[in-house]
Parts: sequence; C-alpha cells; structure tokens
Amino acid sequence: MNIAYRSGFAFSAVVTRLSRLAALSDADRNGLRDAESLRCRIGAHREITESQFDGRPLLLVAGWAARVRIFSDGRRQLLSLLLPGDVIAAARPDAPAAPVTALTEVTVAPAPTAAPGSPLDRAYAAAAAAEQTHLYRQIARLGRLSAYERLADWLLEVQERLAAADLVNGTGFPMPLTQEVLADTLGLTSVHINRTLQSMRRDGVLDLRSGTARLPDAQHLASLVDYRAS
Amino acid sequence: MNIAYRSGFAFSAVVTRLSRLAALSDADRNGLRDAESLRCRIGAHREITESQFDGRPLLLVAGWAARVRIFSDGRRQLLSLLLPGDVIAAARPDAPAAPVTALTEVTVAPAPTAAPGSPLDRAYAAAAAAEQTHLYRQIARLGRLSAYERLADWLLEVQERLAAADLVNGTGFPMPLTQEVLADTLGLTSVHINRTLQSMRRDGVLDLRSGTARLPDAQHLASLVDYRAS
DNA sequence: CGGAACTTTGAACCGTGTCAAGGAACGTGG
DNA sequence: CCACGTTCCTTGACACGGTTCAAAGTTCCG
Repeated sequence: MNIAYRSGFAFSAVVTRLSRLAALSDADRNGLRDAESLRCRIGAHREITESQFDGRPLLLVAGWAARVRIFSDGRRQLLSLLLPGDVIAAARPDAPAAPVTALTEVTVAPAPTAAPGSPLDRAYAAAAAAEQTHLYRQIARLGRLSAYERLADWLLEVQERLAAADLVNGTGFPMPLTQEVLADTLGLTSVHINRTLQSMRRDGVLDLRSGTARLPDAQHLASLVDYRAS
Repeated sequence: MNIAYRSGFAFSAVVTRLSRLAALSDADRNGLRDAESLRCRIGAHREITESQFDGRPLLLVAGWAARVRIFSDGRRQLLSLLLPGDVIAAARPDAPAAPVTALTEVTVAPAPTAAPGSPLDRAYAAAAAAEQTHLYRQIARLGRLSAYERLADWLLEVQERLAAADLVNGTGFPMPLTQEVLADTLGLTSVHINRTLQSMRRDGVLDLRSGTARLPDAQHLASLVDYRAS
C-alpha cells in the first residue's frame, strides 16, 4: 500500500471505465490493484510494446496513445486512438505493421488475466466491442464527412470516451494533441486542421486552449453528424 | 446427404477459409455440414439479421455483403465488406445502427457454436482478428490514399481475401459491385470511380468486365500502396 | 536568452465533387 | 424476338474543399 496507490488517481480511470462496462467483483478489483504496482511510464513518441510484460495485453492507465500506420513515403494515419482506461490488445505476430505509439507521456500496466465468464472478462469483451464501434465510426468519418464534420464528430467521440473514465469536468476535457497529430487522425493536413479549428471557434462551438477543450454547443455539433450517443 | 451437399460448392468457401485459419477437427467439419442444411438465401439489397437463427452469428456461404452506415442526409459509407467464408458477428443490442446488407444475392448459415479452445473456436478468433486488420486497412485507405491508390489497395485486398476461400482462378475473381457501391466503399463518388477505373484500364493494371476482375500487374499496384501481403 | 516545436496566414494549385445529359446493358412482358 | 423501362456506365464543363509551399508569429522550455 504505497503512496502511489493511496493517491492512486492515475489508476482510477481504468477502474472507472471497466466498472461501467461490467460490475467488477472484489477479486477483479484486487487484480487491477496488483497490476497497478507494476505500472510503467513511457515517454511521448515512444513505441508501446507488450514485451514489457511478457506479451500480456496492457491497460492504458494515463496519457493518450494510438495505433499508427506509416507509409513508406512518410504519409501517416492514426488508425485507432487509445485513451485512459482502454485495453491495448496484444499484437498478433502476423499482424501488419501497426505499432502503438505514445502520443503523450503514458502510463501502462499489465492487464490482469480474467477468468472466463468473470465480470472482468466481460468488461474486456465490452471494451473490445467498443473499440470495434470506434473503428466503424472512424471509417464513416473519413469516408463521408467534411473536415468540419470530422472534427465535430471526433471531438464528440473523445468527450464521450473520456467521460466514461471520469476525465471530463465542468471546464472541459484534456486534448493534448498537436494540430499535426490531429491531421493524421482525421486524414487532413495540419494547415487545414488549423483553419477548421478557427472556424469552429468563430462559430462558438469549440473552446480549445492550453490542452483543454470545451464544447459549448455539443448539441449543435451532434446534429451536424447525426450523432446518437451510446 | 442431399444433392446440394454433394455438389456443395457453395459451402466449400466457408470450409476452405476456416480450414486455413486453423486445422479443423472432424467434429468441427461435421458441425459446419449440419449448419449447411439450415442455410438460407437472401436477396440483394435486403438486410441480414441474425434473427433468422435466433441471434446466433452467421456464416456467409456465398455472395457479398457489407456493414453499412447511412447518414440522415443520404450519404452512405460501407464500413466493412463481408465475403464468402466470413463470419457475421451477432450485432450487440447497444450497437449504433450499422446493419449488414446483402450487396448481391447471398447465402447464409448459422455458425456452429465452437467449444472453447477447439480448432473451430480458434478459427473464429482468427477470423475476428482478420476482420480487425481489414478495418485498420480501410481506415488507412480512406485517410491517406488517393482515389487511384484506394482502388488499387482495395482490389488487392479483395483478391487476397477471395483467394483465401479459393475463389480466385486464372481468369480472375468475381467483382459484382456496381460503381456506386464501390464509391460508397471507398469514400468517393461513382463518377470519380468510373474515371479512375478507366485510367487503371488504360494503364493496363486492371481488367474488369462482366463482373470479373483481373489484376495483370498486381506487383505494380502493390508498390503504389506499399502493400505487404499477409 | 535562445532555440525548437507548434500555430497562423496568404496565394496558387489540384483532386475530387457536382450537375446534367446521353449511351449501353439487361431483364421483362407482349 | 422485339419493344420498352430500368439500372448502370460514360462523358463534359465547371465548382469547390482541401493541399501545397512558404514565411512569419507564438509558446514553451532549458
């Protein structure tokens, strides 16, 4: 019962998130606590591999990460965003090169193994299902939405996902990505991201300063992209 | 042992595909045969729901299908393509509206349940993993590739996936989609798909006639999109 | 105080969309 | 077997959203 544990805010994102996916048992919660003691910090821009913990899946305790595809000519696309409380599935050896990269400084811990059918197991399954939903949404975003709409839809998704880990409060939510990373997420250029962000600010639908975002009119953004909250 | 079974080519796509994902046991193969007798045909443009077989996942025995997102203003995006041998996972009730639609006439059968750890179970898991890989690839395609590149990458993917079900032969492979459906797959317009297809034909890298495609220079297409076959 | 990383701005350019119309292919019924 | 309607494919002219290139401004941090 060390200091890190007692102050333990860093871990609460994981517990909060997973608890909402399935009612965890005490055994599950203890397993998560044990895993916490093994947590480790990874600097921004570093690659995250499961090798730290002999190939087990990881829990993203704090910070933002993403699965990234880089083309040989330098083009880059973020495939899937990983937020605190998300599970980083073990990469299959045959998988094509799509490493997970830390977008900010990141804290990870090994995911405790769950007994089949246990609440924790169901939470993992629900997390995997949620990730698939995010992939579908990203596809629709890239395929059919304009730059303004892509940003609107993405901001709504991030807000909702962070809320699931209790990381949204009255003043908004953390948004630590640079405009260039945002561009690689949304399939645009950083120049155009910049212009689009400004037009959202002008419209009074976005307040983004010093790494914190607020959506004063989420309703309106949602109507732009016919968004159904889950 | 009815006629349909003995001539049973329709089913071999499923068995072929799953056998390559994991060495199936005889019990698994028998289960697939039993499932076959329950197969049912669904017309093009009809929605495919699991309700036909009390909510169990389905096997796509023949024909093409896709998970589709339709926006309220009519925009449409195909999220994930389903080819013969693919597993159509049961939709979770909380899932956002992304129904599976038959793109051609389609034959489905209920997926036999697999004992945990059995070869069939591993085949299902591998199929799910493959689907996730396809989603990542679709994201990279939509986010960072030009129209010409998107088509090249998509054609290569389809060829490879159909080959996994033994549906590619010397004369090419089936490609029954209209240019409009192709547009909704690749996030483009049908007019632009048309122009891009023509330019591929002019370049001698695509032969597409009467529902059959051939890629005379797959190598070159692969180099365009730095493609690594799996 | 200096440098690196990030954001902002402008002007020109281009890939893709839009709109509109005509042509080919295909199935269906007389 | 032809006539017809429907669906799909093709083409042209033009518009526009987003990119490119280049440079200046800002913020942050050592």
